Amino acid sequence: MLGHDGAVDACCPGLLTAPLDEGQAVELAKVFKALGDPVRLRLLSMIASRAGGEVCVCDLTPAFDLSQPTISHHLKLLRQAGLIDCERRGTWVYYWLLPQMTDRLAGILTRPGGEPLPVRAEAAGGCS
Amino acid sequence: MLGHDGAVDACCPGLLTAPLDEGQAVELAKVFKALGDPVRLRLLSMIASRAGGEVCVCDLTPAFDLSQPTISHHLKLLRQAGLIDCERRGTWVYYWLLPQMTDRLAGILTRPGGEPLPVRAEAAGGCS
DNA sequence: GGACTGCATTGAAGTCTTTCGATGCAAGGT
DNA sequence: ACCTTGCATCGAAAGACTTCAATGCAGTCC
Repeated sequence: MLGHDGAVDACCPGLLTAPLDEGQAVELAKVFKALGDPVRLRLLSMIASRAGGEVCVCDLTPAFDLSQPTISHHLKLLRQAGLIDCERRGTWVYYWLLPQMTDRLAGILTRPGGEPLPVRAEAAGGCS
Repeated sequence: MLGHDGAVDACCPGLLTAPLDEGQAVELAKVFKALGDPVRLRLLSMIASRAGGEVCVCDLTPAFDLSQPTISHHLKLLRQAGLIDCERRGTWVYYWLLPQMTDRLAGILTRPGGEPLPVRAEAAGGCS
């Protein structure tokens, strides 16, 4: 029940268990980079937390003090990262979360053992 | 069993369950941005996966085709993001993972329901 | 003390990001 | 057919990031 790689994610060793090779690091970094912006994080959370599972762009754009092209650009980056997808329906475009990617990231950031890793609190001032 | 904030993380609503406010998004984005670089991801994984829990900088630097100041800079960013910490011991400096932060991220990226979110695979071509 | 090693900091060059106004294109209404 | 609305794309400008050589500082060894 604990000494195997499990069904969590066959493709990704786990980041915290073994050193990432160059290729894996480049791939993963693209996704984390997409999450590394406050506007994109808010967009993603607005899309992911929507009751029906999808959001119209017309509901996203007015929630920010940013121009419409800027929001469109951020949505494109989230889509290229594999975090969301979209579809045009008549006049409007709807976005929804791709939970495969967030699940994968959550797995990658999860330690195998759960809690039992030594948490060091001393030397909190840094080392310079 | 479902209409409460839960014990997962008192500080962070969850990203996928409710829209993030500006302040939370800015805070979170700093951490994800730190992870949004292949070199830093590899550094983090080398530190986190180390048996003894800590790594000497002298073991990290030669693993990259980058100058020593560049590695030092990336380590500083990871430390400022709260992902690692370090301590000087004699001549050498040792770094270790702060699992609180990766645990927090994993929790933030984990959906409350687990699997039962509708996964849409159609319209995979995009919407432009 | 003086020389040496390990690592952090500084300052500068090149590149990538974020943002905008302007424009283009698709769909709906008159 | 024309005009209007919703959203994507196209440059361009400002700022942030990555990287390096040069330098500084702490600790060790002679």
